[in-house]
Amino acid sequence: MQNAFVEIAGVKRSLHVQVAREIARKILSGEVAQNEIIPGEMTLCEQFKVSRTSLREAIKLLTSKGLLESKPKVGTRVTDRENWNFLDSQLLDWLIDIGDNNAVYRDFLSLRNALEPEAAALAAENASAQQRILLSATFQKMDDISKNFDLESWTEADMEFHRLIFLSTGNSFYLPFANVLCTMFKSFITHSSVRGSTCINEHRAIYSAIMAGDSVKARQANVDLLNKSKRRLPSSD
Amino acid sequence: MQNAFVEIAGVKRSLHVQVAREIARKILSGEVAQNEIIPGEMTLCEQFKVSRTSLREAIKLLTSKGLLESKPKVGTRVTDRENWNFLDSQLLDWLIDIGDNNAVYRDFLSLRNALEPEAAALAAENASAQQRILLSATFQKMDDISKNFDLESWTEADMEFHRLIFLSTGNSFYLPFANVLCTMFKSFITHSSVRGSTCINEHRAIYSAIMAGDSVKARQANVDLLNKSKRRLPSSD
DNA sequence: CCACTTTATTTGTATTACTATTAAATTATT
DNA sequence: AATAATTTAATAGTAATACAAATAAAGTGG
Repeated sequence: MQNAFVEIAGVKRSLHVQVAREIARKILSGEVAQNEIIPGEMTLCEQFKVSRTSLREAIKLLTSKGLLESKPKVGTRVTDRENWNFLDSQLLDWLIDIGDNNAVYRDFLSLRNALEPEAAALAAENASAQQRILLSATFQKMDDISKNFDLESWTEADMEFHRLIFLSTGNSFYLPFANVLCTMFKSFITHSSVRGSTCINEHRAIYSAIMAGDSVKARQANVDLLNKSKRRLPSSD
Repeated sequence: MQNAFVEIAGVKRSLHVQVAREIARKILSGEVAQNEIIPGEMTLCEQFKVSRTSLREAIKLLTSKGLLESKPKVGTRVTDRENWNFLDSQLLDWLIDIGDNNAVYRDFLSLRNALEPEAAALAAENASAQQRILLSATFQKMDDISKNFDLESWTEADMEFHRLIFLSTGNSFYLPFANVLCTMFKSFITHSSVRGSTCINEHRAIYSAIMAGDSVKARQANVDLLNKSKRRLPSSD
């Protein structure tokens, strides 16, 4: 009964996250400009009808993603776009919610082009026994699905496959991409803007090369995959 | 007078950041294991001698970097390493402070190998007029310094050069690397673990190719640079 | 006109109280 | 006795308020 208006304010999820999302949207969409000083804490508290505690937690969240910067007396300012952490999954979620996803997808594909071949090569050299087992299981699943196609389960397995490659590089700096990748793939699913083609043979080539510990071949196989899928995606939306 | 003990507690910078750093150190160093539940808020408040507000802000900060995860009744748990955002500058700072930087530097170089050639190629195609001017000025500075060498100013200019390339890609996902790069370079400076070689000709090749809008040549030039510097770094520390 | 001091504003920290969530223990029911 | 529903207790989440610290801007004195 008493939580009726909570649902009105948005999805019932924790308050400061709701507030953070709302502010993030305005920043990411450009509704509030870079370097602009946003209203003071008290003002925002009234505007969002939340306590200062919650508001501050929201601002702290955005600060840690590089969107805001607070200084006493001067206020809280929107930082330059250069400082925004576009590889943060939550931030990506917010960004995707806004709309102009074509640019996002294109940029992301470009990043995949740079990273995945190298990641595949590293995985071929460094994947642990445990990781090889997981990768095997996942590829097996892909192979099965490709014979009896279903878009959702395919995307799921596809995502897991590439995620595991990033996790198997043995390089900490590649780990964040695993999460970003998941976010993007989930977005692909909900916006269903992918064509239904599996590229199972290209995936098999990557898989085999990694298993064989052949980094050169793994890199090349991943390049081939991306080249093929490049012709598939861009016309989406 | 009254801020005497504040300085004892650490550098005087804001409280919740100090607390966050302390907790982060324990997590990153492995002193507290992954998936382990850290003590409850009240316990930590007493331990760090800070209010619950500050402690919560610290925890929120770490949560947003993927290090922690809180759930009611169960407590706050250290997440799997896969979720740690190694591309966050602050997190990197903490990581570097701990010690085993050889692995960090090696991994970072590997990432540069994957990203920079592609970034240079993109910059050749997409750099704005403004960005080309900045790049020109920076390269000019590098050229000057190379003739009258000084390690610190050269590292500074070198960093700015590569940073500008990332910023000029026109791809949002490359932006975070600009910051990570800065953090790493600053760490190089303070730990002075770089040899004093400028590679000015390799840099000139990159610069010229970008200015000429020749993405293929820019990519190759950056590969050449990395190949050369690869033989320089690894024996550091 | 400059250097210094005061003041006012805004974020930062602290304290306390209450709410919501949920894992686990308890009880009731089949 | 086993299972399902209920209660309980522990923990994070939210709120409200007060005070501290920092600092930009206004004011003051030399």
